[in-house]
Amino acid sequence: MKSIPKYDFKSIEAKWQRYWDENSTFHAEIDHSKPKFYALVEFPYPSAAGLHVGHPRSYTALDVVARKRRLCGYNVLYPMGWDAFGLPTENFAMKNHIHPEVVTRDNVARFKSQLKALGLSFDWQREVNTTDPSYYKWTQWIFLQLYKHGLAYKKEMNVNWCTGCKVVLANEEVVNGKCERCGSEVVHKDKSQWMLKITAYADKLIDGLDGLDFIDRVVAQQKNWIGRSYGAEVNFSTTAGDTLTVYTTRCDTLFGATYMVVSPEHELVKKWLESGVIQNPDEVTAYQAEAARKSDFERTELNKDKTGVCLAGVRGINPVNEQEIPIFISDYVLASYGTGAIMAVPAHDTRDYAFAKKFGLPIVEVVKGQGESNLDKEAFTDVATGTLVNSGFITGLSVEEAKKKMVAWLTETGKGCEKVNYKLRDWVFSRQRYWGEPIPMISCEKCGWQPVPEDQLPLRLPDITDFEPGENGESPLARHTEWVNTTCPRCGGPAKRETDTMPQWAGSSWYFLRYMDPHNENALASKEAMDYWGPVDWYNGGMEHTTLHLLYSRFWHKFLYDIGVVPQPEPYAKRTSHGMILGLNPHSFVNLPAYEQAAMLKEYGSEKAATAALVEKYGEMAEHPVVKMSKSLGNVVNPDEIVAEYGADTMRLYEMFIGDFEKAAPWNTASIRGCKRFLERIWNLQGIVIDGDDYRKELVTPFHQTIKKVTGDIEAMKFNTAIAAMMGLLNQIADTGAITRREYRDLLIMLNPFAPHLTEELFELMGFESPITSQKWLSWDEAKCVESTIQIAVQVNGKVRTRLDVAADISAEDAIAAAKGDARVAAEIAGKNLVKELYVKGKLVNLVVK
RNA sequence: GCCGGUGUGGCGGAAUAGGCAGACGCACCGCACUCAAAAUGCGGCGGAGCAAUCCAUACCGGUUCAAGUCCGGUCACCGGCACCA
Repeated sequence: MKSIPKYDFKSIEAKWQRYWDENSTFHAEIDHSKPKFYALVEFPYPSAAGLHVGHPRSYTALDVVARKRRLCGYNVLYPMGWDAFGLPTENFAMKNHIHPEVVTRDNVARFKSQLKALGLSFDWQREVNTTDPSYYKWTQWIFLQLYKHGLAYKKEMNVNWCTGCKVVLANEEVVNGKCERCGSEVVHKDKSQWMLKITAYADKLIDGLDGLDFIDRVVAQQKNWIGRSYGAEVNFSTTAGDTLTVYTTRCDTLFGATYMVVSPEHELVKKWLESGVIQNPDEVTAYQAEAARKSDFERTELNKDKTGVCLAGVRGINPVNEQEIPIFISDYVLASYGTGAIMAVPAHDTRDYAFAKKFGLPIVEVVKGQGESNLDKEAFTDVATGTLVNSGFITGLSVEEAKKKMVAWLTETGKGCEKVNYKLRDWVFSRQRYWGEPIPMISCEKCGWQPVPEDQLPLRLPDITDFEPGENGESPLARHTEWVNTTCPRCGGPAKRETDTMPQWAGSSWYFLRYMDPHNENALASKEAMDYWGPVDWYNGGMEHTTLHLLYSRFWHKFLYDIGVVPQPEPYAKRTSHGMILGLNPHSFVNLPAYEQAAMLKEYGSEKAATAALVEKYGEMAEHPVVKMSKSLGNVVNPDEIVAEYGADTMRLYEMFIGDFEKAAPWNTASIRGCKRFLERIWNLQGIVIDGDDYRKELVTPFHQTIKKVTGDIEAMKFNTAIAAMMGLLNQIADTGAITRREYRDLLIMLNPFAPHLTEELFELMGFESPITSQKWLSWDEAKCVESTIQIAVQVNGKVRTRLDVAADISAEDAIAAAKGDARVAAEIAGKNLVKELYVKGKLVNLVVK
């Protein structure tokens, strides 16, 4: 055995990273001679905290796929960039008096060097940054197209208002009714906001999912979020003369409607208050005021206890039986869904039931189930088994039939129609913040809102130094009158710029298009580039982006498709998702040092009591041994330290080996050592290399099997088992005490996507055709994946009694005969009645006796 | 409440399509090497039993020659939505 130098990952990794940079190894250009493969991972928000060990899980996974696909002959585009606008940067800038642009530049530099240290095969020549004016020029351009097509509009909106920061918050910035940042109460306030009409695309966004290769949970969550429901609108006339239209999915229960409810904000209520038909206006306006003051949290948290006020002096008239029924206002009916008004059927809706019980309203049964139901206790809501009763012309029908007949009747009589509704709301697109794309609109007193002419884009952020939000929740830009005051593009008169900026979701809604042609000054990307590279073949990202980023970007892309800007209707052909990397909770009992555990057991008697004490001290979190990493728990793992101590290849391998890729997994620094050992053993194989252009006889099957396994597992994202298979192969090779050059070469190619630096170095050291990046991926021969002799199990009544070595192609008869010939088996079945004998090819023989 | 998912050794996790449960790794134990330790190599490692063998994939039941896997029910945990009519 030759003596070989130590595995010096530091110099090896630096060397190859430099080589890839200098040779632009991963730069992709349009090449029609090869099939293209566009792999995409979510670009990070470059925070001040730097890279988290969670980031590389997704990046390494698609890096493995990208590297393998390149060896398979694909022209691979694997880009990276920065989603750099956003509140944290602005807050950091305010606190430390550094311009957000500078903060962003520093953070990007740090992230970039951290990513480069991991040897990810990104095409850095296509790097994009959402805060770059040459990038946000096109974000603004897309906004203008949306505006010109009637999909962007300004509207007085009920928004979240933080009473502490005195600023408007996005829904995602409100956590349990409190401001995410300062913890103050969040209330509702009317404010004029730019909106994007994503609801116009609700159907397209649902229906478009059908042809896509998205994992099921993403599809389910998107559909759920859009929340399409099929029902009917029913027009109730009122004693005040107006028509009150309601939306219902249960028009079959119309005969059971015993009252109506409208939201406190409903415009008919305003009208009736003004005209004086309401006889208890004080009570009604008091309720309205209280509802407006309530936060979302209060509204939903108290949902068990229904409140409301009956409108005295006005009654609704049920169109099927001309019965007069009372009308209430209550905040359990939302202004923003359906028509903001409902017909209440307490017998068959749990919320209506609760309300009716509280206000002593009649409960009329119109659907009867087959089993027992008790309307004294609860509403009967089962649509599958119900039959209509007490319901005039639909009595006796099933719920489904009754719905159909009722819709027909409503349509015929003009008293209603079929109607589809969505939970999805239009997208509030304004932020009263500095660090975002300025919304390119100008307000003229004479001409109204006018778009900034496209040739004036990008509309740059003015260079200011004070980023505090204004008194009235206005953007900091509003104070900069020299920027705000401008001229109307239409009449040339004095006008003012919009001072709100776009939300962070804007820049990330189209970045994958920019990667295709990142330096284009005349279009967001050239037609040629989009024709060739689009759509993204494989997009991996976190589940937390399913309903916002993923939906928003599909919306923009579908819009761009409809106006002929992009050539494909969907942006992403395939979407997968990785599980989060978690940390150990230092406050959980099982993670305490042994001596502390012992002390606690002594003090509290049992683990359960000890945990209860820990919960008392640290909060509910103490019950969970594995939690999200957080600064406050001190369990954040810094990737830089891991790379410094173990090397990038080990880090990559561990990230892929840690567990099922789609599931969350706890980081365990101790386990990394196994991956390091594996790479060191690969390195040390140098000492036992022998000549040979083939696999040795006993390794033919293991090699073919492993190549097949690794190839399939990479595509199926089963990285952990791909690595396990290679570890198993290495164990088999090591058992022989030698490795042929051919075996070594192929082992390195297989391992290259996971450990690119080490394998490149060894390829060069061994004098193979370096670099690996110019080699071909391995193929396997199905016939050689099976050994000529195999071991089968022999069962008697399903229990294994012995194992036999037989020829792989043994016939069923011969296998069974061999099994019976075995002395132990023969003894077991002697004197018994043989009922059945089975041979499962390559697996086992089962003899059933009685 | 609704939708989706998960439950397998001390731990992370394997187990095409119903066919030998626990691959691969961590931790741990023993041995070798060493003055010693680390590193490395070899062996062991679900539970009970001297053993043959029996028990074991959250729990209860079913289908089957055969169930971690399929069916019915229960429990627990995770993620999303949540007064959406």
